[in-house]
Amino acid sequence: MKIDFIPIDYDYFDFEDRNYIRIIGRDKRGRRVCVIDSCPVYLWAVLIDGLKESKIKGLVENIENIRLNIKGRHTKVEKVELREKNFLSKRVKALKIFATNYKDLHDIADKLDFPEIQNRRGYDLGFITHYIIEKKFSPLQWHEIEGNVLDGSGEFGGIDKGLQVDICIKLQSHKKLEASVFTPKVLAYDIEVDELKIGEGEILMVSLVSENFKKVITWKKPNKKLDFVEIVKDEAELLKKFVHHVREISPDFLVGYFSDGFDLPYLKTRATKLEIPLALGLDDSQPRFFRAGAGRSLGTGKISGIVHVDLMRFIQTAYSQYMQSETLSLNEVSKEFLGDTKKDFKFKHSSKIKKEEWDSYFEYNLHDSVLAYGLFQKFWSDMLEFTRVMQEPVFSVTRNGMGSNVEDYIIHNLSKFNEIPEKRPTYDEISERRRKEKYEGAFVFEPIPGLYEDVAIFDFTSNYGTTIVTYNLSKSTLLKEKAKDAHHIEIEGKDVYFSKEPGFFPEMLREIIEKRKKYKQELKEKPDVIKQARSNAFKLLANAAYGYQGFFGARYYCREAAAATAAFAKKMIKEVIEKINLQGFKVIYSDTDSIAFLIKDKSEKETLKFLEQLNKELPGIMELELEGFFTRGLWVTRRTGTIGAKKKYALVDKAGRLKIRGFETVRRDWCHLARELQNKIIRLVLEDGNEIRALQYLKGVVKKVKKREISKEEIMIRTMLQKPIEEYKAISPHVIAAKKMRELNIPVSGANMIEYFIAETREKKSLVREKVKLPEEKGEYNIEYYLSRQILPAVENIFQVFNINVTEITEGKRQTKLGDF
DNA sequence: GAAGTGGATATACC
DNA sequence: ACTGGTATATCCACTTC
Repeated sequence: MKIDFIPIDYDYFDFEDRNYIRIIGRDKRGRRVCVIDSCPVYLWAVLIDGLKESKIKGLVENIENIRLNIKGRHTKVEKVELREKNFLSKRVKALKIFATNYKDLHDIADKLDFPEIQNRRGYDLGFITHYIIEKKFSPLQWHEIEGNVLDGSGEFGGIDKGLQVDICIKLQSHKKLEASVFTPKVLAYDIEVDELKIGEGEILMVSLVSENFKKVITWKKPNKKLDFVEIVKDEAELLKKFVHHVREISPDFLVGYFSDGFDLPYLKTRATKLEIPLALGLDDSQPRFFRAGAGRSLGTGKISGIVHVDLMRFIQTAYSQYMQSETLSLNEVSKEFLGDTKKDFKFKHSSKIKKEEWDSYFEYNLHDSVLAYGLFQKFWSDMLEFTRVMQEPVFSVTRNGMGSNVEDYIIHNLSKFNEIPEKRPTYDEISERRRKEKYEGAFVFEPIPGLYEDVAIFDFTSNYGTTIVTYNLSKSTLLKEKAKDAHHIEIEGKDVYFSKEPGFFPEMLREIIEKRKKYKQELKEKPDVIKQARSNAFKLLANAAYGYQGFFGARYYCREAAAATAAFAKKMIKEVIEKINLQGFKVIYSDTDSIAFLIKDKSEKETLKFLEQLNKELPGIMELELEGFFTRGLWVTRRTGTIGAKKKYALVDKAGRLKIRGFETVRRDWCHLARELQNKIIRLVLEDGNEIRALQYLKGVVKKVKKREISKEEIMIRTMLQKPIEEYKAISPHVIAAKKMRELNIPVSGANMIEYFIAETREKKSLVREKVKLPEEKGEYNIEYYLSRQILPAVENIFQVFNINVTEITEGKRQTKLGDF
């Protein structure tokens, strides 16, 4: 049989001691297809230099005799081949040692304790990864496949029996096809409960949303007749009904928001308690949960044959750095990406919900799934492209951090370089790496505070990435000793050297950067979501590659390479700053990869011409580009002292667009009153070029504060609880607020955002935390606190630029310096 | 008990 | 634990006089 097939989910099983992969996907007609296949299993033994042929022959014979019996599984070395390979960019002779079962490779590696072998590698990739590499059968790519249909034949112990698929094929051959559209079947879900602690309360309702399908299953009664509500007898029936609908719709993706951490484990726990099998898997299996590691890190919920996607996790790694949203809450994220919000419903215990309120609860529940469904559609092209680029199953790609994504990309591209994969660091190695001191990072220019006119900004495109490529910085190119024709730079008082012989890591990164450039260009010419997603994936990869080499968990960890990257980049930007000044401009600020300078008497055209000239002088693939021209820019002092504050500035361009960095305006842990006031002041100062209107505005706000005319919403301070309350050594205001919430049984949001305000107190209290009140508590805001600790700090150093001491205004004293406005 | 300082904590920039 | 370092600012905790 021959069909077109797209692999979606990968799984594996053992049969007669051997490993088989089971891939679930679709064909062009939308039929669900299961593909079963196997591949050779092997690991690598890297031999020491200069071994004689006879020695190798003897060694091979020894290895071929290895036999193991682990947990009743018979594994043996099946054959051994001698190969010319590269290991860490060095040419080596290596033995490719084939064995029966992938799970036993580690034990075989332990048996390879021969003096002729210097490294044992390639046994820690995981069978799915190993299979994808070996057979080049990559996820979410269309393939033409050929094979035999297993028609309940009983082959592989009848693995196809009872599997909810249309066809099950034993693979014979496959080839990749041209990219074409794939529209997956998606089902979004969301639950509502009384107790937020997993499994502690009853599940009141579940909503399900798919194409032309909207449903809320509940055992509570609606007030009016709502056509999307399906009423069942009790919680047990609800769970059964949920399973029934999921199986009937049989989606490729079951999608939730924070569902790894909440919905799926909750369903599983309740199902176990009520002894209802949560048979969601295509093979009737229940979701399995994997702990990602120790501590508080999230587990993952895996359903056999259906890809469970927790959108929050993907959005966090792929998008959060570019988002406007201040939290990853479903509400904010939906507002930003869908222009839609959650429905209004104030959480309360079901015993306190009035009869007529249930309908809006059902609508609320349904709408959460509508949002999750919408977000999936919005981010689908990104998930698709990430999966294709990293070549790992969607399940992992949507959960991985950027560190793992970089590593996946490397692992799946090693064969182009004939490279044997490096191993994962051991626990001890990780501990050792983590104990190492921080190395010196980026350069930040100390600005002279002031309001400037006509500012231009240049920045390096993929700065650290292009630095790594230009100077060939990586684990495999680091030289042990001083060398003549090598890149070298001083780190911590010592010179380090990197070979000029291209290493696979920098070369891979070169390709990533080139692809990013290419797709960005194509996107510009003819935009579409796929190109956008692809361009974005390569951009993120390029940016994360530097951090990866300095990351203690990386296979290709190299502190020297990371430190050298920062050092080369620092040297480079300082040289460029010098050149810009020498040309007659004046640099006023710089941070890591960007330089802001006054163009003075020069024109924009001349500035751009100079940029071209600079680019010609840059080494390797390093490149400067214009970030923009700005009509005015504002830099202020630090709060204490007179020196210029770094990472804090505001710009306005010709179109009146503001670009504000670091100021309280952009910090979510300041109250809206202070943030909006500061934003307004910055705008007025940048638009007018003086402080007159800004000062007037400030006075108005101060007056309002004093007259208690500020709304409660405006004075709320929001801070995130970063760890369990007990672990705090310092009891700061937000910890007090969190404690109060616990006492009053107010649930802490999923994002752990704590909200409070500072109130007037009867007695005189000196500590801020003694004045903390929750939004629901009665009390008036503390005028003194909001004036001196919120408003004043937010505007003080802006007016300082104009030599105006604003303390007098906020404290209500008579102005001496300025006369009257 | 005020004043000064360092540590803990949160958040932002690139 | 799940990319890196640099920086600001607040408030508490502690020391000193």
